[in-house]
Amino acid sequence: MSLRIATWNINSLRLRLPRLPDLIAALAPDVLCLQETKVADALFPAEDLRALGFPHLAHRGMKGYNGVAILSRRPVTVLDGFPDWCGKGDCRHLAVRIEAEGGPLDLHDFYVPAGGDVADPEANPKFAHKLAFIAETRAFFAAQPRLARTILVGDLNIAPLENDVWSHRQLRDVVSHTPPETEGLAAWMATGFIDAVRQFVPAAEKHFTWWSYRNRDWRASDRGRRLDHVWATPDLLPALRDQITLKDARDWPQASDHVPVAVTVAL
DNA sequence: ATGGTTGAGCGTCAA
Repeated sequence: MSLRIATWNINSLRLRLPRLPDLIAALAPDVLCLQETKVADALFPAEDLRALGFPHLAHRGMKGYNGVAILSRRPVTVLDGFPDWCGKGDCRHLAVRIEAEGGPLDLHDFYVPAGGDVADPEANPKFAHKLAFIAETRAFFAAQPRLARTILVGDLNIAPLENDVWSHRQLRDVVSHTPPETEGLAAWMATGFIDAVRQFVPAAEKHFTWWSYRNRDWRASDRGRRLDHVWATPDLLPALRDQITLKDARDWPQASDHVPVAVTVAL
């Protein structure tokens, strides 16, 4: 049995709902993890999503900001017992267990704070929050017994490798690629995950999942960053089959500034 | 150094 897991910062679930058939046609995901749904749970468009072939839904949303959701073709149960990261109650994490051949698979969907514009935690509370968030997640996962059969996806808002940004030199002081962020993210990953997408795309190759809205021609300037990630526990390494980064989605009508990323796991 | 664009929801704030 193979499971295709996709992640997408949808930047408003209700506005981008008409794009989901395009995503499904292109990727045929079994599970779709969303970030920045920007919809309160009471207004979650569950019926529309069930009609698209995802009967099993989990979501954690709030009005206007943040919000994560997991859409699944297979049954899921929501996992609890996780911290309210940084004590803010701001709907940035959801975890589920998916029943699969050979045992369950645990799946985490994260939306890491963007961190604002100024890369100084003293001057910018949003950047301080971002660093605190990744320190907290890192400490939490480090304290877990060794995880297995676990996938972690999401908009982690950090481009960790030199070729995860269009210019390592020019972005060294820009939020998303500063040393405290890239080192913090690497330390979090090192608590028990490997970078699933980079198993298929060599680190020497540029690879992006996000292009700013503020470019006249995003494809021509290609000033992208790889902010969206799929991590897996090392036991799943032999089960990873492919990765798809759906760059064409950046040209969809009313595109998100992030494109979907999917990984297939043979379980 | 600055500005550029989008979304939520009607002020700006967040990204």
